Amino acid sequence: MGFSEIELSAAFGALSDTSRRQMIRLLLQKPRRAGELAECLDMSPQALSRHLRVLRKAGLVFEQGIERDARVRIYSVHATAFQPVQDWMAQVENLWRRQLQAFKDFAENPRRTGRLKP
Amino acid sequence: MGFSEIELSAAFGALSDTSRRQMIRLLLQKPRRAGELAECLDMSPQALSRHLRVLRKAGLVFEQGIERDARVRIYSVHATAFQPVQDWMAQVENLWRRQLQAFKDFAENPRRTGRLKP
DNA sequence: CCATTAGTTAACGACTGTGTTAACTTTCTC
DNA sequence: GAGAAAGTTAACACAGTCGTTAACTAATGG
Repeated sequence: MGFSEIELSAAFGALSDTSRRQMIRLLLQKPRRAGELAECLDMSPQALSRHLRVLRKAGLVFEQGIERDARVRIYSVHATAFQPVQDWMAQVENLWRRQLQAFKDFAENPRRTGRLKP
Repeated sequence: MGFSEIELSAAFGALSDTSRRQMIRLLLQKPRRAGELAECLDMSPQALSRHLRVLRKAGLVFEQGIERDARVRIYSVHATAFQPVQDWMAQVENLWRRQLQAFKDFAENPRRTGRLKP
C-alpha cells in the first residue's frame, strides 16, 4: 500500500515502451540471458542493455546469480514488481465504482441527493 | 482483449507522470473544469492544458458537453479508459502464476519435470 | 462594442530518452 | 597469454517532453 510516486512513475514509464513490455513477457515465461532477449526482439545488445537498465531501475527486473559461464547475465522478473502499479489500478477501480454509484443514486432519487459531490 | 501496442504505450506513458495521475484521481472523484484542476495541482493553465491533451490522446479522459457557460470545459475519465492496462496487467499476473507453479512443480518432483520450460 | 474570463495553441529553451558506433571489462577457451 | 565471447558503458545525433511566456480563440457581461 505504501508506494512512492517516484516508484510509480518509474514503473509506468518503464512499461510505456513496447519492447520493454515484450521483454517482461519473455522473462515471465522463464528467466533468460540478455543476449537471448536481444535475439528475440531483434535488437542490438547495446540497445537492449539500456532497456534492461530502465527495467532494473524501475525495480521490475533483477539480475540473478552467476551461472556456470560467468560471462552470461540472467535476468528475471522481480516478485513484487507490479505491486505498486496493481495497487494504484485497484484504487482507481474503487474510485470509479464509487462515482458510478453516485450516478446511480442520483438517477434513482435526484432531489434527495441533489447533485453528486457538491 | 484486443488492444494495440500503441494504445498501451500511450496509456502507460500518460500514467507515468505524477501530475497526470493526480488529475485522474481528481476526475474520478467528480468531473471538473480544466481551471479547477489547475488550481488543485497549483499549475499554470497552459501546462495543465498540455497534460490534458496527453490524457485525451491516450483515451483516458474526454471533454464532455458544454455547460451553461460555454467557455468552461469539463473533463471526465473515460469509462473504458483503463481496460487495456488492466488486461495487460491480468495477463502478466497469469504468466507470473504459471511460472510460480512451474517452480513449485520442480521443487516437489525435480527429476520428473526436469527443468522449467526447456 | 470593449474588456474580461476560460481555455488552448505557438514558440522558445532546457532536459530526457533512444539507437548507433566505438571502446572497455570480464570471462572463457585454446 | 592471445583471442574470442557476452555484456555494459561512453559519446554522439536526434527526436520527444515539459514548463514558461506570449499570442490566440471563443464566449460572457456591461
